[in-house]
Amino acid sequence: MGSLVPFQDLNLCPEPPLPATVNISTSATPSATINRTTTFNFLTPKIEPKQEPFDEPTPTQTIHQQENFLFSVSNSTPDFIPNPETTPPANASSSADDQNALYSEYFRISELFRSAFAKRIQKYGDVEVLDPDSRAIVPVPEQSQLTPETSPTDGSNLERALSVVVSRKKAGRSNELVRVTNLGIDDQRHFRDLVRRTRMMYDSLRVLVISEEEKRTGPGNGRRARGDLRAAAVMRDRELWLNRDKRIVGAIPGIEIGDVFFFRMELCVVGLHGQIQAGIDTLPASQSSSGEPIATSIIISGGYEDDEDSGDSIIYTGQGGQDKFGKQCMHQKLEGGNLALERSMHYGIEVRVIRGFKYENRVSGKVYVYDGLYKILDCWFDVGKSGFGVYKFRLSRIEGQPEMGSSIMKFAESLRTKPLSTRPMGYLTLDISMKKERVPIFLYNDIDNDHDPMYYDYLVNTVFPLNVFGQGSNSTGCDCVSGCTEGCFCAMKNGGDFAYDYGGILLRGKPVIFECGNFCQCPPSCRNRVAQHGLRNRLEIFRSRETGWGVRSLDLIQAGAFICEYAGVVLTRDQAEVFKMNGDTLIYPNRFSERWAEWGDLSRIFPEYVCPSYPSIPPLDFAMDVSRMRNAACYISHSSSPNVLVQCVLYDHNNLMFPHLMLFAMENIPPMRELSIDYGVADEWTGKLSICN
DNA sequence: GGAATGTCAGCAGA
DNA sequence: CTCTGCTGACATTC
Repeated sequence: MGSLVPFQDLNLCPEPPLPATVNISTSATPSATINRTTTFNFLTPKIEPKQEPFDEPTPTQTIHQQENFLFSVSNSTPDFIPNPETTPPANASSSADDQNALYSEYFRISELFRSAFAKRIQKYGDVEVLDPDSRAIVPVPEQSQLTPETSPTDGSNLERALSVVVSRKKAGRSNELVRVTNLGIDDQRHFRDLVRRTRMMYDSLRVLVISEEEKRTGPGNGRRARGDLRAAAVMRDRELWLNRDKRIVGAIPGIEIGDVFFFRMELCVVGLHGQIQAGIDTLPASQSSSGEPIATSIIISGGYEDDEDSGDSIIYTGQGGQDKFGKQCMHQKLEGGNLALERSMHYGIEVRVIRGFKYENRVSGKVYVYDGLYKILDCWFDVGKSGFGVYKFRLSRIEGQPEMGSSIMKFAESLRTKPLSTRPMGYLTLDISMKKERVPIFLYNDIDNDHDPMYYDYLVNTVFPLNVFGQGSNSTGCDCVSGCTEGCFCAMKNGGDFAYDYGGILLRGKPVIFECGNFCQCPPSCRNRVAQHGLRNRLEIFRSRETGWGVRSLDLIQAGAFICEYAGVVLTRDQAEVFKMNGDTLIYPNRFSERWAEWGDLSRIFPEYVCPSYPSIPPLDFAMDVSRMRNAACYISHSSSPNVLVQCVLYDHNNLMFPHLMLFAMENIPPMRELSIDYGVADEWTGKLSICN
């Protein structure tokens, strides 16, 4: 049976619903309640008891044709499509004329649809209605069932926390179709922060699942747990997925064009795309008040041979008709996602486009980049490369959006390999570190004649006073000749667990991290040596109109990855007094906001979670002079919503008074996006502001 | 030896 | 309940 209801039964509202205004609390935690007013444009046509018939075309004629059309397209054995069992799929000339005739019929019917709906379609775009019960964010769930007296790192409890209640009541997705508009600056910051914290939690859980599994089986033994799936399941169980109570058309609050994701599940968790495998996300027909499915987002990731992607315009192949190996083996049908895209085209509803592609050294898996909103311009039935019928959709990127993330990534890739031919003007040097770092650091200015960073000596690591290294009394290390293992001496120094996973990703922020060092027997490849290896990502110091000098990466930086040290010459309190009188600019590390505490914060999963206080260090009581020697870090801009955190690390000495200040990514940072640190209290000595301006 | 292909467990949504 | 879907990790092959 056809997937569309006859058109006189469509529950489309004859008039837009009346506007109303309500305050919607979008605060994530009850303790920090901030009421915000957010406007939702409701796109779901409301069911009205009485339906006015359409004016044109005449109902009888249209219904008749529509039914024919639907039966012929959506039946399992459509009569206009050659049966692959009996008819050779390719070059089937005998049926080509039939197909052509049916295509024409399809277009003719489509045009009738279009004109019939035209008036009502126009109304959808600018309706402003607020629902008193609406919330853009799922409420904070009840406290979980965990017993509060045990520690989260206790094995059995952890297992329980990470397990998912099998008989859980599934909280389905909402059927309310809305478009979020009128977000003020505060709202944007709020949602951005919410998304960031949600993603941080997802990532922390994901690596926790994997590292727990490796603890049990040992590294490299057995198949690794699907941390991506488990983390999502745990969060879904606790209702921590975002945007489940709304089907959002258009942009998702808090998600920017160019944001990068490593897992399909992560897209579900933030509500960008709600299907874990399917490429077309829809409000299904059964939940739509018009009885028609509506598409809200698509993923284009090269899985269909008939796709043509040229960036701003896409020819997207519908779903279905493939065997389990991804080969087209039968004709596609106008149902499910395909019908939804066609309906979205009719209603002028834009779709989010996410591109998935293999990137760099990621062996398996892809990266997914949110590339913004597209309009569906056209839809037709075509014979694909394998000779089977496929639905094709022509999409065009809506104007006025920031540049596509995927094209920025391509641009950054060519900058890495051939910077001068990609961008002939503006480079002041192709390595400001003069080969002192493992990878070159570009200096780029296409704005003015400022060459300032050229005039400083490049400092790779912080310089400490000689007496910091002590007399060797603190020189203790492990005996792990083949690399550190669970429970070794250095693990115990860090409170029993290593701070990094096997890929060098920071698992959980701590007051200080003891990496293995000169006094350890382990090799340089030890998992407990990360920040000491220095820069890995190719950075670029660039001139910006907004922030003076800034820093960005040409590589994609994974959340939790080490970036670089905040280097300078350490001055004791007494020395700092003298330098200050000379008018030199100093960094006071104790003013950095303690963002490390947010990293790996699982208090919403483990109620008994407390911020790590061990290993503890005394308050930082030194200053750093960067007025003569510095590295890239001191060009990083300030932000109260930063993407980089400062983590204290010790490795070449054990003096707790003088740790290295190491910078780690707080989120996946796409190439060419500016790095930022929370420099803390804005006063006369606040970091970069006083240095570079 | 790196890219391509195969296999297998996995799970949410419809 | 069953089925489908532009996964992701790893083993194997080319």
